[in-house]
Amino acid sequence: MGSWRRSCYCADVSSAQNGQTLILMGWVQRRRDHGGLIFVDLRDRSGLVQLVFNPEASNEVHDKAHDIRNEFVLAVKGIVQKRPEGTENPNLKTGQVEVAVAELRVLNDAATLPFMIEDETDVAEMTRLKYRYLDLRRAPLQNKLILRHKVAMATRNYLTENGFLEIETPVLTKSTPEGARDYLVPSRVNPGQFYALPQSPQLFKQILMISGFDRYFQIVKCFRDEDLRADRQPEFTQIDAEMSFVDREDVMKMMEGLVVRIFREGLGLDLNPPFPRLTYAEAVGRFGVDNPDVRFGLELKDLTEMLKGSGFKVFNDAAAKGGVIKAVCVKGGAGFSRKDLDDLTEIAVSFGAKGLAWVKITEEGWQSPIAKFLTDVERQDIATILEASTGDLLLFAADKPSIANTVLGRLRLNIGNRLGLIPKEGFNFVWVTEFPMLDYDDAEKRYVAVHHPFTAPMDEDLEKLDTDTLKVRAKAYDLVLNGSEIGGGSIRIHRSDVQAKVFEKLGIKLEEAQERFGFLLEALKYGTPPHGGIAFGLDRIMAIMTGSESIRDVIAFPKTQKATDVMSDAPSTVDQKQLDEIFIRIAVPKKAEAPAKA
RNA sequence: GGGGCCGUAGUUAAGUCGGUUAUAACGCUGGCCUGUCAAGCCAGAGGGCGCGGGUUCGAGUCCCGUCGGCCCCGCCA
Repeated sequence: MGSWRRSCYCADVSSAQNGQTLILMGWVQRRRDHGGLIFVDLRDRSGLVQLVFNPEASNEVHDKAHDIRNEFVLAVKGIVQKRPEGTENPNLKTGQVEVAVAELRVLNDAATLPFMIEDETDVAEMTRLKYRYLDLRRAPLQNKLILRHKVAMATRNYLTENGFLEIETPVLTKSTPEGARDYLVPSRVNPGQFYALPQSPQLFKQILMISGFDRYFQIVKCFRDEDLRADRQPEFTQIDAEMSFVDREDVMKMMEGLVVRIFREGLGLDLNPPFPRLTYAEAVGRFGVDNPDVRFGLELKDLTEMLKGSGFKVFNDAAAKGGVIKAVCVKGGAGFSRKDLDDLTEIAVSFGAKGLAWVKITEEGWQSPIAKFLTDVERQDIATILEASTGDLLLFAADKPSIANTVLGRLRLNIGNRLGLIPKEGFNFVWVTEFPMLDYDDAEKRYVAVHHPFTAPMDEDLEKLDTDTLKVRAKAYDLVLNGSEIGGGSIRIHRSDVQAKVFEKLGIKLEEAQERFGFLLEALKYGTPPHGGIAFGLDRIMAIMTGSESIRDVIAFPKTQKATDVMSDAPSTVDQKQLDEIFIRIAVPKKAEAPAKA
């Protein structure tokens, strides 16, 4: 490009510069060769501007333009001119003008691309990921990453203005037994020992509170070696924050302010806090899940009291075993086909139900495999509670509460989608509070922390820790956006005796607690302020803000479902020498052995 | 660990009940063309059907296995 320096971005060219000579640089979006005139759309991250090569102006430049191909990198010097009347392009920001090229420098050529750089694409995601640098040339992806930057800046600005300090925490940390599977990193200097990549900076941010930093935040990578989903990557980014001398209300209020700021600076939208709240019990009771999508109805109703003595054995047995009988009413759902009902049954079974009882209320009465087990009075009562009328479909789940709620909660979402009940536009926030502190893991036969082991119990529930363990509620809160959990946090335990007690309830022996979390227990002794915080999943927030199906679309270099990077081909085998240095011997069973890469 | 969907030119897809030389569009190459912007018109090149095995006179089509992608259950404090 020699001494040339560009005057502005492509999309910044406007009629205000009419007659001026500009230098532009960018990629060739498309060449339209009329034999005489040649048009080239020049693209950079700002957008497009049309270049014109006219043989009457310069034969030499026009000849050079003939060899231009898609994605060549060009530098041009030319004069901004208004397009001739009738040739303006209203679809382009720069559509009123064009640049008549006087000098052309081809900075680089480009091989024929595996796919076109276009806003709309139906190229397989695998191909797009392999050539991620090309996929990232597409405006939709560029815009998503630009918005992500704006959100990060809004976060830094807001939290900084509110006295938070951005402090880095280690990436090579200590493995802890609770929670997700750790990514491990061998220590060459300490043979046979391993670091773990952080699942979150949880312990470090608490330690920073103990150190007196008072308010901390970080936009930070976290790592969890678990199976992937559309909204889960093995490495993901959290907006992580912690505050001292606060209770739940203080944290939630501060973070509502953050979310408001993010949406204002990111999308120009004004949210109106405070966001509505549901307790965990309400959320699960009415919506079946702890991340309720409250944008539509179809709420769950409890029929246990009413039907526990009914003539239907499935209902009776469930109730007798301490389970619940719940139902939803699908307005107008009586038109569902046999196949629809089979689909719904399949979903119910996949979430642990033994089957799905349904009733169609038709002009001819109750059409249902279970109708014959219910009396007229019972039918009347069910219809009243479910506010059901002719043309509706009723779906029942009778099981232990966790299964009945999950099944109906998932059916609710499926049906909401199926019937188009969920508004496509808009951002609906809800806090979910008062989570149970502990859950019982049947497989491991022990209590596990619902949030994490450092979450404080609610003061009034503290004494129930031994007597009514599962009833103890935590000072925890999740923020749910359009039915996705986008953040969660809690007030932490700040007393070492309470922390030790919780470890005990979790079945972590004193020695193990000392071994794994000893530094925290020790630190808690030396004057720990009451503190609490939250972490937001930045990727999930960005996916919802940009209307993306998967968080892969808001991550520059995401991984596939098998946790590989198809562009760089990570992970891969390493030299024996590298293994020797860290004292690692490979013992992969034959079947799981990595196949030779082609 | 399990369930579902999908692998055919560079890309996106079609390919019937197994049957000649595997189609199309876009892209690509060449030519024509001075107001296009998904430019247009004409001509052309390009794959042996993810991979391996099997059945068959014959397999892109059937069977078995395997690899990969996506969605989901489990898992993810």
